[in-house]
Amino acid sequence: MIQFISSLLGAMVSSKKPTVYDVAREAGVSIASVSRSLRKPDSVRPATRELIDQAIERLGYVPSGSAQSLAARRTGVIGLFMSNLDELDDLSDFTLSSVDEANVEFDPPRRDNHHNDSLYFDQVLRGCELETWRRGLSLMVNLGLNRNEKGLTQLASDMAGKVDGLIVMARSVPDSTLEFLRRRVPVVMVADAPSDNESGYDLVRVSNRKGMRTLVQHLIDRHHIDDFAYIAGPDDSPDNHKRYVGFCEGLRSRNMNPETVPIYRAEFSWTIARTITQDMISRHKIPRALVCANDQMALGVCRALMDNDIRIPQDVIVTGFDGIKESETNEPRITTVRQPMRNLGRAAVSTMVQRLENPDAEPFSTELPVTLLLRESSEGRIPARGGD
Amino acid sequence: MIQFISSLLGAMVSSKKPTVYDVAREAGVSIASVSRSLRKPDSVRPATRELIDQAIERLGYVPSGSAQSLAARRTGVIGLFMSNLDELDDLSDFTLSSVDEANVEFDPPRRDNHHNDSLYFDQVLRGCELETWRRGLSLMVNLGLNRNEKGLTQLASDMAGKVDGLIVMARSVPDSTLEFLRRRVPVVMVADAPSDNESGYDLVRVSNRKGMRTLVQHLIDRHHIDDFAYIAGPDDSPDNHKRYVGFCEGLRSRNMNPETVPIYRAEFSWTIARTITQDMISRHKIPRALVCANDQMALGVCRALMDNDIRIPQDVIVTGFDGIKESETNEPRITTVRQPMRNLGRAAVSTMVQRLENPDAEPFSTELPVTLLLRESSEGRIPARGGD
DNA sequence: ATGAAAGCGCTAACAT
DNA sequence: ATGTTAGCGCTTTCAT
Repeated sequence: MIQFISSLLGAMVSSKKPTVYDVAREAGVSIASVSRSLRKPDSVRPATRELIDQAIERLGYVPSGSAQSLAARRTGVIGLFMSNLDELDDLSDFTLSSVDEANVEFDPPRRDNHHNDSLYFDQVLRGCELETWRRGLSLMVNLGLNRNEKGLTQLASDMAGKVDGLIVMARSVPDSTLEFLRRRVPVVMVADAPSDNESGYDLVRVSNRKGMRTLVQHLIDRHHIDDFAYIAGPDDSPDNHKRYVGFCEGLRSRNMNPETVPIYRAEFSWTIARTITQDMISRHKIPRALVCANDQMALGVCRALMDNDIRIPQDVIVTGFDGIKESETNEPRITTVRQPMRNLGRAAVSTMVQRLENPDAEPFSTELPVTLLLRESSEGRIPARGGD
Repeated sequence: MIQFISSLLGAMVSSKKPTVYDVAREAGVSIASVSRSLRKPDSVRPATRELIDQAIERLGYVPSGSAQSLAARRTGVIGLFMSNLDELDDLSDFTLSSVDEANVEFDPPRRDNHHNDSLYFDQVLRGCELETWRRGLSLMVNLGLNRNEKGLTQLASDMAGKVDGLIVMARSVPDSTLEFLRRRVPVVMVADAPSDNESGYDLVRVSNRKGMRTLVQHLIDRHHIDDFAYIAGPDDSPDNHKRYVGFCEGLRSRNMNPETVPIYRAEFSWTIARTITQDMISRHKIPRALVCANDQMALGVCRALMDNDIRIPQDVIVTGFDGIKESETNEPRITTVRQPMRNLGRAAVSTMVQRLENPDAEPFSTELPVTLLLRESSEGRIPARGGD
């Protein structure tokens, strides 16, 4: 009892963290037994284990991750790297401060606030976290807030030293950096690999192409549309490109000629899409269906149409792509193709785990199915369901 | 040259990762010089550094984080722990699969989909990431998807072994676990500490109280409101409580008696708030201003009012709290108190860094100012500004 | 079932 | 300025 108290005090007073040695001494066993008791409890006699557990409890022992990783040659940590585009602000030095009153300000309406891929990242992150947790691993994130390439590379290799594998969001890191990282840890790409196809990277993505194809086929088969226009995103976006390919496939599969469909470029931008649509209206060039390469643009299109009292979908059908929140809160709600972003994350981690277990396997490549969500912007009124 | 090629091949063929020893040999120096060259480049002669850098480049050397951490007794990693409430679903085993077509489904409107604190978490996370990056640290996240206490504790101490300090979201971990963790690593609490006040935890929070007080004062001073009702959240929420305290303070500061203001409990729920409001309307008990303890409830209130053709704010003023996205997209937009969630994260990291640098300092406690956003639900029409 | 001992890859005195 | 060496706290043979 005396011993108990003194050791307890000792542990609490000394700011030093207890180690296996301390536990071993306290329990009267060797460090090997302590280690074993933790790793494979069945390999020690129950009585011994009991002794050890008590010592651990008494000392408040927590194993050192670094030491474990070093000895076991694995960290149990997976790195997630995604660059975040809209962080160009407030990199100022942050100082802690307090004021007594709340700030007050008038908050006038804005209309240019239509960029939001943070939700995309957020969902992928959550998926990674979920799967990582299910498998007893940890997740280290890096939103890649850095700008210059040199810094990014530094950052990335820093991380590479701390994890068993790196999950990298497409185009958040220069290809050269990827090639470098890859020499040290397995890399799983999300959404896209360098040079678009197999450079031997493990890859998890979503079928942009099939999604758009299915959408177009639906429009033709159910709504007998034969008068399309396509609102495209930026030329350098692989997603944009694949969606367009899917669009063409859909048309061709129904014996229609993609060449005859006008394409407008709106750079994934709400504002541009709106302007373009306004322009179409002025010039009486409005088609029966406006297929947009993403939701933001579809929302901009809707705005322009509604401002001109053009009815959706009675006069014009509008469709988007991605399934962002706003596509659901908009009036009317936008028919769109939902990407399983959460599952993208889960799949990425799963892939990484497989890779880790099987370092020499052929490159893994997974394509997750998307879901076409039929909503009012194409179908008209849909009866509600669900609580309320 | 021959040597160059052979060593390059050697490095690429052997799947083993190069270590300091390899670099030292390759560069013809000692491991100490390698280490120095990396840590404090000025402490080695430029020529030597050059030699080493080349060797590193050739070998594709990346330092082992585990070894560094073990030797240096610090990991350079900060842990972020926040439990995520709405993850009760899809914990199923995730299997990689592919299908050829996109799924298609009708997506009927829902109205019960008004919970969303994930944005809250998301912003705090981003703040942490930002600050953590600025300081050259890494961030390990744990969304605490686990449910049972035992598992949570296990999870948490796992993490504790891998980080220099732990940032914990209020109430995402049982108090007992906190006390345990604390014995091993510094803990910074976000939003609230156990037993509400100083148990000696470092603390970063937001001034709920002042925010609500300022809001009420504004309503009285500018809109001459003397007929309030208060829609409260759950009794066990510290935030809810503090907001109510602020509400009372605001009234008293203008010589009004909080006792005379009816309180309705709506559990932070959109649906309940709406029902309650509907009820008020039926019974002709509608006050001049409805102050809600959060935005969700304010949105529910708005719905009920509008369904009954009651004008906002001409007939009834409605206010929320938090500044969630929906408060801005709603029609009318909701006057609310915005919490600086992003800065909460930054402040948490800053606090942690200070703590790490100064282990024996008194507990740090920071209260971040909030901002009262005046919008249409209280002010009526506000001229727009900004692009479009 | 348990213990002894040899690393794991690095940092940080301490020498030189 | 550079090299030598002793750990850091654990895992993992290899004995016993």
